[in-house]
Amino acid sequence: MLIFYPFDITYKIKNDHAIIYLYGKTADNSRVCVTYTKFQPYFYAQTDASPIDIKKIRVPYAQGTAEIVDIQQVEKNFTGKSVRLLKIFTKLPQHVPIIKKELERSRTTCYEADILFTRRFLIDHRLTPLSAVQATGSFTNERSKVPVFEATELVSTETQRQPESRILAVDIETYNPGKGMNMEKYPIIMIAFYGLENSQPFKKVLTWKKFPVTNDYTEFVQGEFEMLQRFKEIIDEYKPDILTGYYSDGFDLPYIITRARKYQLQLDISLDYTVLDNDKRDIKEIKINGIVHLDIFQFVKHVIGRSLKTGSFKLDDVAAEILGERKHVVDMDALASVWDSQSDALAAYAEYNLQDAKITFDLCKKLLPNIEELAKIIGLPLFDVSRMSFSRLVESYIMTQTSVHNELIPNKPDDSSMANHRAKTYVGGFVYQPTPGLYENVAVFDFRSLYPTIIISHNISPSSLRCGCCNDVIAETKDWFCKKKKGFLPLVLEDIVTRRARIKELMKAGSNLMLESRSNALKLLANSFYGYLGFAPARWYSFESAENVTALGRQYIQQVIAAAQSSNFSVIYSDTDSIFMRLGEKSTADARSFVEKINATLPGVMELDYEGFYPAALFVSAKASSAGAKKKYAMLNEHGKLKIRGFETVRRNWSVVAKQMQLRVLEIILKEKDTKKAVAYTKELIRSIREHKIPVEQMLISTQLTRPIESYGSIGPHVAVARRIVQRGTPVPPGTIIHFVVAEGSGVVRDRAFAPDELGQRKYDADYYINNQILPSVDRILEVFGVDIKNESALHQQKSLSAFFG
DNA sequence: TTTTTGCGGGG
DNA sequence: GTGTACGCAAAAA
Repeated sequence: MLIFYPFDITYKIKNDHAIIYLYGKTADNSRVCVTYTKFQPYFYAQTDASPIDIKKIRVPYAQGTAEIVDIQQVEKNFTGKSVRLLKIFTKLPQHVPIIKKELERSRTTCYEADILFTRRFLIDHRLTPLSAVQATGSFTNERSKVPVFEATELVSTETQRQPESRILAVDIETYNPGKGMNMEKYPIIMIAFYGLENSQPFKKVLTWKKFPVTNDYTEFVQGEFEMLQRFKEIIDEYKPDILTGYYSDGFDLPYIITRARKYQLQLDISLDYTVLDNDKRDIKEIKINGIVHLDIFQFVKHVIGRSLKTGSFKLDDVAAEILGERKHVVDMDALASVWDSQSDALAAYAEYNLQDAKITFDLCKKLLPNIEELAKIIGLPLFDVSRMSFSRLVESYIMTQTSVHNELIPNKPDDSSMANHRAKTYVGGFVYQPTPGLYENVAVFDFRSLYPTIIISHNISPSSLRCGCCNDVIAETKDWFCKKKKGFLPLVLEDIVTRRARIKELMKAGSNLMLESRSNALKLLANSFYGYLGFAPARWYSFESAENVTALGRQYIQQVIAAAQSSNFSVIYSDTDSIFMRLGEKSTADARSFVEKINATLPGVMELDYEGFYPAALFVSAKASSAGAKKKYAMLNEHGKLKIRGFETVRRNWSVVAKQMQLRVLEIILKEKDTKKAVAYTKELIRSIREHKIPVEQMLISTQLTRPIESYGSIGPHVAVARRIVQRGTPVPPGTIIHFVVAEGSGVVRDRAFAPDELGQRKYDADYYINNQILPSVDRILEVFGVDIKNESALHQQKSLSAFFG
């Protein structure tokens, strides 16, 4: 008997039979491989044909003949109804699509024929990666880098202490003269590793030219071939559970594989000696049997990217935000020539290489708890969850729950259904447009998890839609959902919410990283549910469900608005799930009791939260309209902090002086409620700019080049500056941020834009900055108070601020 | 204007 | 591996 924690799974065909291979660790931290031979591939068919006739089907194909080994009759739930199906077992996994295609030639619909064999195994045996599994059986002498245990029985068991994973990060530097990459032509010149060995950092940089170093981690080898051999050895010796890289699916590992093939070097780092091979598809995923290859870039892009402030997923930007640590700065364009001249400067590149491996390691370590908890909840290996988008994570979770509820998994929509799904649109959240103005004593309410709670409380799902037993019609859509029998999807979502509530309770008693990560993973799944229903390629796509979720959302928010108004609160603004209202004569206690009153009327788990009280709030008008702008406001909370949404204060392509000024004007208005002071401040700043008293650093405007410099048709100021930088011999690749100042003179702006070091004795163009940076950043704010800052003569006509408080 | 292509990440 | 991203911006039609 053996208890182990699986983290990787694959299967192999031996003697015309599929064998499952589970790789994992035992509680005492040793690596093990557990095999299982008794799992048979299958799918479902809905057909009038007799099982006896079907069982005779034989389909020859390139590698043999596809055969059916057994057929069972089963019943499953499908969109609220019970359906009779044949469960068809085939000899090998690859026979499933072949037999399925044959059956579909004769009025037969097949289901679950595209569920991968290893996933099917995990779902059916209720085995969860990283959770303890008890195996009965014995060790064999199969050739492998870790002991192989052949199991006759596998049962998931009470989780003990999950062993910690050994992580090794890898990063390569390549010889790359000119532009573009060429893996076939140019060699790898350095490979860096970063790990942890007995709580000490494990550092190593391999390279094949000698240069003086002051560190002990650089190892010099004969040439690229020897370096690749050492790469293999180091991985075999370090014995990582997780091999991590940044874009290693698309760059580092394909590069290493391509170079190894050139030397006919067998890259057999897999625990079963399988030689690594390039993925030939568009979507590269490099799998190493027995070692989890985690490409951190994939997880960042698919899962946490949306919650990051940085729009760029470059290693430098992501590490800066998540770790507060950056890449080293070296001139990458010069690497090839430095390498050719064997310069001492190569030492700096070795340090750069190691730093990349280090921050990749740190990112992996930091994000691993989140990936592990997702893997445990969804029941898929780390390799898979780390590469999945939100919708696929939700879908995989729902798929694991089908076996609990005896539900049949719907097929993926075909191309034409998907096109139909995409073509249909429905109305989104309700927005109550604000009237521009400064408001005092504002209370903000919001619905806690509005869409998930609507789905649960109203039983929104395809199987409960327009049932035969109920008739509680949703006013706007004339649809209804069953009140008696809970649908499969709302049950699954309710379970997620309940599990998260339990974890929140545990966290009150004592929080830890695992509970936090688990709570985050469940929150992510719950919040993705509504989006999944309206996602065109979703198996459980349901236009009516998605449409009715937003319809009910609008209905509830409008009910709250109406109730607030009849209780003499005046509503200022509302967007989808939040309501902003002026207290007027009422107190915050009145606001809280209003929330209680509303909650007494809400069904199921729906709940309105009292989000907070704000002594002052400013709403400005939208461009070219007197109506208030959506999602653009500034508020002052009770602790004197500003909450700013939608203003330009954070945008890069505004000068520091304009951003600071906008922030200061908002502060004066919200904290001191003194429009005259704000106007005076603005005029004073304009005067300082006119007199060139503001340092030029504050005048820098930063714009990112999004394309190669040659490809720009219209030459903006940043392009003009970039062109001159190129002329001086420094390449300016796409993504470079160009800083420039607009100087005095005649002609178009682009002829007067200069990089800071080109500026010399030139002065910045005060009028340009006043008209294009200062005034646009404050005129919409001051306009609220009747101040036309663009027309100075109008400054005398300003109303007193008190006129704006009711 | 609509449709098609190509990029991101990596050196 | 019982499979074939995705969402957007720029270029082309």
